[in-house]
Amino acid sequence: MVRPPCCDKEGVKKGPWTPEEDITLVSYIQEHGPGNWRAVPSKTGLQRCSKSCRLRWTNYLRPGIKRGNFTDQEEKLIIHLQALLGNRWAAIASYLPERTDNDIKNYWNTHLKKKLRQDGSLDCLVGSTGQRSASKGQWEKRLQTDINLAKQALSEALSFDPKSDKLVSNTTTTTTTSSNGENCSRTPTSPFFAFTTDNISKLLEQWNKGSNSNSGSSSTETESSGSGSNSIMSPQPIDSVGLGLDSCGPELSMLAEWLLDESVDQDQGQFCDMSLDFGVKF
DNA sequence: AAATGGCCCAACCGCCTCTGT
DNA sequence: GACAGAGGCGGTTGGGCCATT
Repeated sequence: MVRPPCCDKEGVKKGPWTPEEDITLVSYIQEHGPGNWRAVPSKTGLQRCSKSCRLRWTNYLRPGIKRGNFTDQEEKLIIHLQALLGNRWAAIASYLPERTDNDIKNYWNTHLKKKLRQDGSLDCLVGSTGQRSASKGQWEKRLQTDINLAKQALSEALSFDPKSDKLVSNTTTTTTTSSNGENCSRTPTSPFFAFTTDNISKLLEQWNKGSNSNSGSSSTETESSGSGSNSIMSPQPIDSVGLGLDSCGPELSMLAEWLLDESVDQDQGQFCDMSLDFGVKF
């Protein structure tokens, strides 16, 4: 039953991705859509294993990823969901479409764990395998329904439209404005790869800053200003995938709203009741 | 200004689940 | 139903960055 690691082959590169690799991967996915990761290394010529490609896409290059500080609301949501779901980061991430499971996991491990431990509430939140709440059935149903909705929306948002030869996001109904005005502007018509372009432009800039003391590299600016990525991707403001599940605006999912209605401070006891050891299957 | 320690995050590893044959 | 391969997930780690001494 012991299978050799998929990245065992010789010639498979490891370590940080270069901007060139990013561009190659993004270009391929823009053309073929995400999926069939097995074929990606051979089709693109990338010296990476399929897993590495998928991870790079989902955790970094995927459009709509918000980086930087977590808002209070996001933080609360994560704390609530962690109490409900345990360390199911992917499930938690489905409520924060702009955040990756890896980001949430990192944020939990580096910030929230510490914070909650200081508050003295971590033991309650994490350690409990205790009693189940009487209302378990009720919230579990809501949770299940909402997770399904979130997943459906996400898969629709990432669906590939062969006619337009583009990845399609259903942003048409999304006009969310941020409650705090931070990183939450919505541009429903912005291209799907805008964020990626922005990312890569920044990457290129940084990379060249670090390495171009010898090269005259005016090409850097040309590329980062969009002519290189041009028709595929244009340097537009960051947009989310438009799920209507905005983590920092008013359009939270039903469950998110429901969760955030509760005060974290108030409901530690409830957390204990609700936390963990439910066999919620998705 | 240099050394050191701690923090953060991208990426890897290995196991589990899902899907096709 | 059994098996194999691919994808997905969570835990962990290594290296770079930053603050402190």
